Amino acid sequence: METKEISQAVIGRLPRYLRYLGDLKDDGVERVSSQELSELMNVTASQIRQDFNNFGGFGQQGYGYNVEYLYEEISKILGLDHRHNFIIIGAGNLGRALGNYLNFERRGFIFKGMFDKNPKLVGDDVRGVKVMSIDGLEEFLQENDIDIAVLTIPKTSAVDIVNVLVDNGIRAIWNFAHVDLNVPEGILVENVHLSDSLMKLSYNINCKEQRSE
Amino acid sequence: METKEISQAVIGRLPRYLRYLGDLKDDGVERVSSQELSELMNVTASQIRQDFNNFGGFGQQGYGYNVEYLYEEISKILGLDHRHNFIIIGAGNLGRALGNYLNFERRGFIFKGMFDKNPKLVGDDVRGVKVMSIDGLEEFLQENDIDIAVLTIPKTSAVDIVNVLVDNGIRAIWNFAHVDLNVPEGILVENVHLSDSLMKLSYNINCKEQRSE
DNA sequence: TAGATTGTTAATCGATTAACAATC
DNA sequence: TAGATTGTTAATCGATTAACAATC
Repeated sequence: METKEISQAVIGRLPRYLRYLGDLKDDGVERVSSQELSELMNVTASQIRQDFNNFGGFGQQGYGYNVEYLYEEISKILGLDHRHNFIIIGAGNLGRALGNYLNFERRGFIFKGMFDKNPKLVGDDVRGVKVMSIDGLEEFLQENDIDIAVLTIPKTSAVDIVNVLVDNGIRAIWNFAHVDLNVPEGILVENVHLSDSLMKLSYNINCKEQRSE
Repeated sequence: METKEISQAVIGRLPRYLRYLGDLKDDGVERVSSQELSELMNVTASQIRQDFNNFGGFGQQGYGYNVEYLYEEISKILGLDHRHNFIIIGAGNLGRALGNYLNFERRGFIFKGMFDKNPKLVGDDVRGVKVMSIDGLEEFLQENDIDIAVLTIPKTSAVDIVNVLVDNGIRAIWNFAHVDLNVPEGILVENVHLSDSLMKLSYNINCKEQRSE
């Protein structure tokens, strides 16, 4: 792709564009202008054009954007044309929810393994994947080509597991543990801190209540 | 609180401050300077001071910030000193994961009910809460004081349920459905789009691979 | 008092929006 | 060709960082 760095603000908006474009595609819409899309998505047309132009421009003057083509291009930018093997560490409800989420498979994210330290859970079946003991993690990583580790374990365990992951060549971690992971340069971490999100909601509830008092 | 609007960028950082302050508190640390905190958290000391000063200044020149006091103040700002009753719509793995998450309770978020349209799940027990039929949602909302509805259902159902919620006075929605909800002015929505987050990770994986090729 | 560190103003940086020439 | 709409530059806005005077 390009040499210049693209801001995470832009990247963060791409999945949403993709979602709307997918809907348009399903509705049989062939082309869309930045103006139309902006009304649909409640953002400025200017922002849409700027965002797309980070990647070299997908439109045509006087015509707009071809929905199908734009959808494919954004998919490629997001790496959804590649396969990414992932494992889930932590076979609790959250881990199971993610393992069962079929849409990930559609996007090229392949569920390859699940681990837990609780022996009672070992052997359980989650969408065709057997839960393995955490003791086998190291060996599994060495024998399989895993891109992403999903952490759905408590924060104390997370800190230890990260070392095992990093030592065995994991390059990306999708982290649901409520802690900032300490990883070496070059390892990617995407955090999903659910309670942070809930607190933000709580702030806004409170703040609205106080305003109306 | 203050009259001037505080930017969501600042609000978004508060839960992380709270987390670090909680850790410091647990470690028995009494005071912290913006400099120390900045090194711990990997942000600038300037940003920390600016952020806190949005709320009027919690520190003391020459001393720094009292950890305990700062922790309490940020808790209050985030509304964590209030109780918030919530219900979960959707008794799948994700809904169960959230229902079982005890930390929410510690923060004042009280799990009051769970609903599903699948009759097979009705009656299931999730941390002392019985799953109810979605048909009873309206009545339940009228008879109980619910602040937050958590949506862990597919996007098609989500769109319908939102109308029921809004008509029965729900003020805030924590939305895990992969769709932008259409709500009237004044209803708060906090989205957690998990696949968006995964796609962001995917982008960064890809982009790193291409750079190293 | 001297030293430390905040609160706050000013400077910088980056992201968003507006405007319009290029061009389909 | 005329109309539409992009690509792109310039202007604006907001957020982050730097600097320093105020003050504990």
